[in-house]
Amino acid sequence: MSKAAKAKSSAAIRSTADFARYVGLARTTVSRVLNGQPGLKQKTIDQVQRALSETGFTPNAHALHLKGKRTSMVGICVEDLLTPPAVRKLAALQKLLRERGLSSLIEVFAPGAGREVVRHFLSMRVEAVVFIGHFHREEIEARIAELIAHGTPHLVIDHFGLKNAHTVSLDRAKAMEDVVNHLLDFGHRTFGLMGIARAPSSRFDRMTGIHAALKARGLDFDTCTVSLDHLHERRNDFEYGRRLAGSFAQQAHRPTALLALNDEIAVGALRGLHELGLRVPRDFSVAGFNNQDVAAMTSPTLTTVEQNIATTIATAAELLLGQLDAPMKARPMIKLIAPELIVRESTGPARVD
Amino acid sequence: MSKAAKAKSSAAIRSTADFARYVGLARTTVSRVLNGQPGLKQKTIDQVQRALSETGFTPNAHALHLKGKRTSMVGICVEDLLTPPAVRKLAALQKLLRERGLSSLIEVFAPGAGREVVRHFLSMRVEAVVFIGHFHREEIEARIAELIAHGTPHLVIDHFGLKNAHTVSLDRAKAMEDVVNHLLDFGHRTFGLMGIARAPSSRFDRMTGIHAALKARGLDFDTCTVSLDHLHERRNDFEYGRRLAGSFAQQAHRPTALLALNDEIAVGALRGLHELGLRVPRDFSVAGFNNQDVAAMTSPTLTTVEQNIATTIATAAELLLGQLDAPMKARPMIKLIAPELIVRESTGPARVD
DNA sequence: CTGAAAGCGCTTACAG
DNA sequence: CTGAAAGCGCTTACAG
Repeated sequence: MSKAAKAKSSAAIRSTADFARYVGLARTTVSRVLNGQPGLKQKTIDQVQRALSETGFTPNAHALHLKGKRTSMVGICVEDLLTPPAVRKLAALQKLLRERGLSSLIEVFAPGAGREVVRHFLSMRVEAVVFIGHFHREEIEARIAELIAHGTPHLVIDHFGLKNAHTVSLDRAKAMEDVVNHLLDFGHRTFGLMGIARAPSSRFDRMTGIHAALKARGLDFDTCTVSLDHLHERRNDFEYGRRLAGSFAQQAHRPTALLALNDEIAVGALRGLHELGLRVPRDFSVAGFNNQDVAAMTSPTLTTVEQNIATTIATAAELLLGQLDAPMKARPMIKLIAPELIVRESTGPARVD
Repeated sequence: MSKAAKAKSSAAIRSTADFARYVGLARTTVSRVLNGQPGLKQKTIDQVQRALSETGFTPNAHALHLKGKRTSMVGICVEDLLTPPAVRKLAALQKLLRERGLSSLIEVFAPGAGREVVRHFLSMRVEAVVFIGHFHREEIEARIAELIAHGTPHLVIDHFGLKNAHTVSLDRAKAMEDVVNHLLDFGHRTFGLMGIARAPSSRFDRMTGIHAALKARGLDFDTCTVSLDHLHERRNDFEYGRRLAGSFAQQAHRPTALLALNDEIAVGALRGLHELGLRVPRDFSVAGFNNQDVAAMTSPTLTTVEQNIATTIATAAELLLGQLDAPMKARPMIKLIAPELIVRESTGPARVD
C-alpha cells in the first residue's frame, strides 16, 4: 500500500480488525502488542507501534469491558444547585479517583430524576456511586437500596442520617456548638438564624449543635433564637443574606448575633448591615460557614467554620476504594469529620441595648 | 420457581440471558419488550415488566453500543484550576446536553496529561469533545488536530485563537475597551494591571482591548499602564489581589485606577486598600471581571464585566449539536460573545495628586 | 407471536 | 512466534 493510500485509509480505522488489516497482521497479534504481552518479535512490535502513531487508533473501551475488563468508572451524583464547597469536594474526589485510575461519570441528581441517573450509572456498569450534597430523603434512600440490591458500592458525602448508607459527613452539630459557644463567651444571648432550618433533621445537624450549646449553659432555645424565614424566599445566596439582615436589624427586639448557613449569606448580611449604617461586630456579630476565601477579604473579615474538605475527601476515597476491593459490608460505615472554628473580626462582645 | 428462589437468583442477573432465563422467555422476546417494539402479547409484556421491577435489571450500555447504538456521551475537558465562571459554564453545558439526552464525561485537562484524557474519550467513543478554559497552546492544538483526524467533533469555549479550532469565546478585547473607556471618561490616565498579562496572546484578548482604547484617545500604552508582576507570585486569587494592591499603593507614581483579571483579585484589592486606610473610589478606582455575585456585596460594590455565560453556553451547545448531525465542517467556526460592563461604586473620578 | 443464529469489537485459550 | 475460533451482552434479520 502506498503511503498516501495508507494515510487515506487511516481515517476509516474503527476496530482492531481494520487496524490489523492496515498493519498486515492478525488481530490476535495486534491485540498482544497493544496489551504489552511478552513473546513477540521486536519487528512486529515496532510495526504495530508505528501504525499506532500513524493512525491514532484507540481500542473500543466498550468491547474491552465486554471481554471482562473492569470499567474503572465511578458515578458521581451532585446536587442540583452546585455550591462552592460541593464543587471543591467534587474536584478533589475526581482527582483522587483519577490517581487510582478511575474515571468519573458526573450527573446532576435533580429531584425526581434520581432514578434515571442511577439506572444510567448501572447500565454503564460503574464500579461505585457517590452522592455529594443533600438530597430528597426518600428518593436517595430508595436509590441506595437499589444500589445495595445490585451489589454496587455507594458512598454519601454530606447528607447524614440516611438509612443503610455509607456516609462521610462534617460534624455540623459540633461546628455550630463551637460557633455558639464562641458567641456565648462574648455575652451573646439572642441569635438570629439565617437560612438554618429550625427543625433538626439528624443527630449531627446544625440545629442539634445549637440546642446542645444553649442547653449546656441552661438557656432556653426558643427564647434565645429568632427566625425570620417567613419574610424572604429562602435562596441561600448573598442577596438573601443582605435582605434578611435588614429584616433582623429592624426587629424591635433584635438579636445581637447572626448565625448564617453559609459564607454567602453572612457576607450578604455584612453588606446589608453596612447599608443601614450598622457596624459589625459593634452592633451585630456575624458568623458564616465554610471558610471560603472571600471570608478573609470582607471588612470586617468573617468568623466562620472550616470544613476540612481535604480530610473529608481523603476519608471518602478510602472508604470507597476499600469497598471496591473487599466484599460488601453489611453494616453501614459512618465517618464524621471534625470542623474547625475560624475566628476573625466579625464576632465580638455583645452590644448592650 | 418459588418466590424465595426467584428473589435469591435476582442478585446474579447480569445479562439479558440471565434475565430471560429468570422470566422464562427467549432473549429475543425480552429484548423486544425492553425496546418497546410492537407486536407482542400483552401477557408477555406484563411478565417482563414485572420481572424488570423485581430484579432491577438494566441492560449493559456497552453491549448496546457495540450493536450500533450511539454512546450519547460527550467528553468535557476543564482546566486544572476550576474557576467559578468555568464551573458555571460546565454546569450550564451539562444541563443543556442532558436535556438533549447526552451525558457528560468530565476530565481535568492537566498540563501534560491532555493526550491521555483525549485518548480516554476516544476509547469511550464519545460523540464530541469540549474544552472549557485556557490551555497550553501547543498541547491543545495537537489534541484538536487529533480529534479532527478521527472525525470526532470538538468545541473550545474561552480559549481564543487556536488553530483550526471551533471556538466560542467572550470578546475580552471589547470588554477591556469598555472598562478602560469608562475610566478614561472619569479622567484616569494611569492604570495598574492586576493579573493581566502584558503580552497580547490573540486578536481578542484583554491587552488588545486596552491598547485599542488608549490608542483611540491618542495615549501611549507604556506611559499609561503599570505592571508589578515581578513582586508577587501570580495566583489570581483574593490574597494575590490584596498584596498587589498594597504594592501599587506604595509606588511613588501610583496609578489612579486598577484593572483586575477577575473579581477575586479586585475584591482582594478592595481589602488591601482598606487595610492601608485608602478609600475606593476616592484614592483608587478598581474594576473587576466576571460579575460574580460577591461583586454586589462588597463595600464599595464592584464595577465589573458580565460574561453572559448563558449566551455563551447556548451558542456552544448549538454549535456542538449542529456538528453531531451534519458532516464535519472544514472551516473552523468562531463565535464571539458580547460582554457587558456593569458599573457600580468602585469606579469614579480620578484623584488629583 | 416467539425463537435460534449471526455479528458488533475485543481478548484468550487453543492450535500450529 | 503467529493465527483461527469462541465468547463477552446485546439486537436484528431470518425462520417457524
